[in-house]
Amino acid sequence: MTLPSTDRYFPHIAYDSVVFGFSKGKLKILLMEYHDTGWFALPGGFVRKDEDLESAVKRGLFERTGLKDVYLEQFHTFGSKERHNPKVMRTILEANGHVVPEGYWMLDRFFSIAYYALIDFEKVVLTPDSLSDSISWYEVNQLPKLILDHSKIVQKALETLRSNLERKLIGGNLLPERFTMNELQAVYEAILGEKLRRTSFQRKMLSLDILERHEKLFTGKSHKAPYLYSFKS
Amino acid sequence: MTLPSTDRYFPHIAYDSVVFGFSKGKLKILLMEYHDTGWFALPGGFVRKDEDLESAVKRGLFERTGLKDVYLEQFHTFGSKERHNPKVMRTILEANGHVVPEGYWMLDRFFSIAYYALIDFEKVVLTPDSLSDSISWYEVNQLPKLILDHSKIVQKALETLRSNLERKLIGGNLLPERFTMNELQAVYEAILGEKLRRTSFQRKMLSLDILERHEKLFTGKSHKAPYLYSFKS
DNA sequence: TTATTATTGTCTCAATTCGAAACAATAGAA
DNA sequence: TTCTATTGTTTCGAATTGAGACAATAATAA
Repeated sequence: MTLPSTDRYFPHIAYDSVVFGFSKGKLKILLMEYHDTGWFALPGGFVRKDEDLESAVKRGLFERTGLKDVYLEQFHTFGSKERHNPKVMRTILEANGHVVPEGYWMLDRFFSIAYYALIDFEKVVLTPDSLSDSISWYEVNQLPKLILDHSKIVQKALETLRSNLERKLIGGNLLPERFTMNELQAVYEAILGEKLRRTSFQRKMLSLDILERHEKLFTGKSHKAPYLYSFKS
Repeated sequence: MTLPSTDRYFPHIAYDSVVFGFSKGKLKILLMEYHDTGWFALPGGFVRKDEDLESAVKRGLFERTGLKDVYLEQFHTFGSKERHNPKVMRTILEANGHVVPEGYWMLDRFFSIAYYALIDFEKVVLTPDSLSDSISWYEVNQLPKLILDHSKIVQKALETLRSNLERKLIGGNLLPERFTMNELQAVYEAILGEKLRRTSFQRKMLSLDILERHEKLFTGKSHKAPYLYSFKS
């Protein structure tokens, strides 16, 4: 493996993705762990000189998760001086056996355009990139220490997701095609970080006229079976 | 005047500002008209290698308007391939008497980080940059044709401003320190593009407990004088 | 001085929404 | 058949909002 050269990618420009998933009642995001450093980071990458910014982000997302057609939203671009720390990138590259020349472009200061994605947890097939041991899920409120300003990026992603939740009805993107009202409520509660009233939530969702009701789901439990719903298309 | 060299600025990275002002009941933004081209564009600029992104935007805003401490919000980064059109920048530079070498950095593809600003119309002192004949106010719903994707940038700024208006109570930034309830309502109406109910608006604003009531404003008109208000600090 | 006019600030009443709880339905277990 | 746990629906009062009426008042006209 040789280091990528600057001919192919824009210098100073990167993206980071905060990929949200939902499982076992918890909101989670994807983190990568770099080889031999114990360091965690958001999945991200660079933009090729012949592609759109958004295409680059989608390409990276596909490489890590195997998913296309993902709910994706740009939420902020991080461009402060303090986020520049060439030692971090140098250490990561050297831990991978690279010889990093002085002035190598990946050590430069970067402006990172951050996106968040909402995906169906069950559908992903995770693949680490060449610099990482692993990519896996972490609960948003139990994250390990992250490199650079990545914790700040996650924080801002969460804030944006919360404030967009009501306005854009995006909660369903974290669930499979069909789901129960309880599961939908659990998604909302995990994102907002607070319990919601069951009856009010149900009434609200139904009155919005965005759900389609399907057959009941019989779980074998000894109580009334809930309906399955999907979002109207 | 010589062309700026790339040593000082980041290549491929620019910012654009949508500066909103309010006057005579209309919502307006600042546009610059380039020398000898008849072309209009948003005020923008480049980021110096030794400054924060936000500092660069504030510096540019100060140079054009004479204002510091402005309400400023980043809302989107534009990074599609289609926005790259080197002929436009070449023409602008050449119309200013520059000799533009092949491969000059300002002709490259740029990622533009867009901000909107809310300012007190009465406070600005406008100063065009060296490439422009003028910088002046244009009604948002009567804009001339803009270069590149600047119309799209304005559109997105307006959408963001609208959706932030209620959540962040930012309307007051377009008014002087003290204002009447009617003026505040006019700001809201101009931004939202719709008439609001006078009594509901007043009740809502007062119930939010964010306004301080001051002395009355006697305009000489033969009717009850309105109170002046300011935002609580 | 007194009526008039235009606009502002407040109040009223009905419609709607929302929180909180009760009630009814029901799938499986006892 | 009864019981338990959970779901879907309804009810009731509180809070919010839309629409309008009403009262207050600064300057002008009579």
